[in-house]
Amino acid sequence: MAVPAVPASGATDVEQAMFEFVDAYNQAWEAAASEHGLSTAHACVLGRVETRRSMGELAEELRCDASNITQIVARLEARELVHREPNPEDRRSRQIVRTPSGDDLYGEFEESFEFPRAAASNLTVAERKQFAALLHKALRR
Amino acid sequence: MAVPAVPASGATDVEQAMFEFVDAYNQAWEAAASEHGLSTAHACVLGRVETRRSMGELAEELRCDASNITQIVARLEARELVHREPNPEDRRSRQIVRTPSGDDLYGEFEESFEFPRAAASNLTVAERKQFAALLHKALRR
DNA sequence: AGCAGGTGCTTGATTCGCTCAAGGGAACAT
DNA sequence: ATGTTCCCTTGAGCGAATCAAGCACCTGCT
Repeated sequence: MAVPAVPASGATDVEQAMFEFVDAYNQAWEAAASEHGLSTAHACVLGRVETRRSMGELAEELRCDASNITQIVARLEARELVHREPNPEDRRSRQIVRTPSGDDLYGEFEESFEFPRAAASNLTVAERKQFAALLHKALRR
Repeated sequence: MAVPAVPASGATDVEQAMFEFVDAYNQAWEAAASEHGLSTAHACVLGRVETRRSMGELAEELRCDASNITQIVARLEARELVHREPNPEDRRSRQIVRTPSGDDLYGEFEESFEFPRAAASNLTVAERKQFAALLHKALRR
């Protein structure tokens, strides 16, 4: 159910454009993940463990329950994409790292997720700068 | 697991900015839905049935299996947010419509989904026009 | 040292979202 | 009317998510 929200009846042009852009981004991201046999959850986790991370850190960054991470990491580990190491400083904690084959798979995934590169390449250098500035400014609260 | 992709190591500024914007949009959308007791799937469907739609149309628009829609509509119907009517022109088909209380709930949801309005209001009128144009241009393929 | 309480993770139960396979009933084409 | 196609539903099964409970370990206090 990739489609977030149909734009409100009274939506302005910009709002409509934001929606379309976000939807396209989401769709492209999901498609790239599934092309590599990754669920969105797996791709999220795999992306974060490029540098060593604990379960708790993952749970916090991905805004979900720790037990959810346990489950996902277990599946990634079963596929040998990820490795769970003891933390010598705190024996309750586990450090998650990508295995070489996890690195490879994630690399391929990133490469096939062309959307951001393609979007940027549709713009001139000056426009890219502008676009980045506007994206940031729109976020400011 | 709202967080789509951590930006690639070699990501440029624009790409990073796109990611942040999309992430914020997604997060805001999910939060607004959950504030109103809606899952993302329910919010998607509820949003589309402002105008009468068949199950098949919903499945196509939301890019998922028809049986998934059956299930979701059943839950929405149990909450009386939606109503399933026979289609006089084709008795195999069902027409889905929001009930008045479905209209109310969706209205409140849309109101609480401030993100696009807030984003627009961070920009001047000229910037909004520019932003919309860039969003579109970035999507062109 | 010893205990109380907090932390980090796992397990189990449960729900929802999603897909696939199978099937029923209705439309349609010949 | 008969066979095919179409729309939807049902059932089975898995992944994702949450919550409640529990275990192992750390920390702070006395």
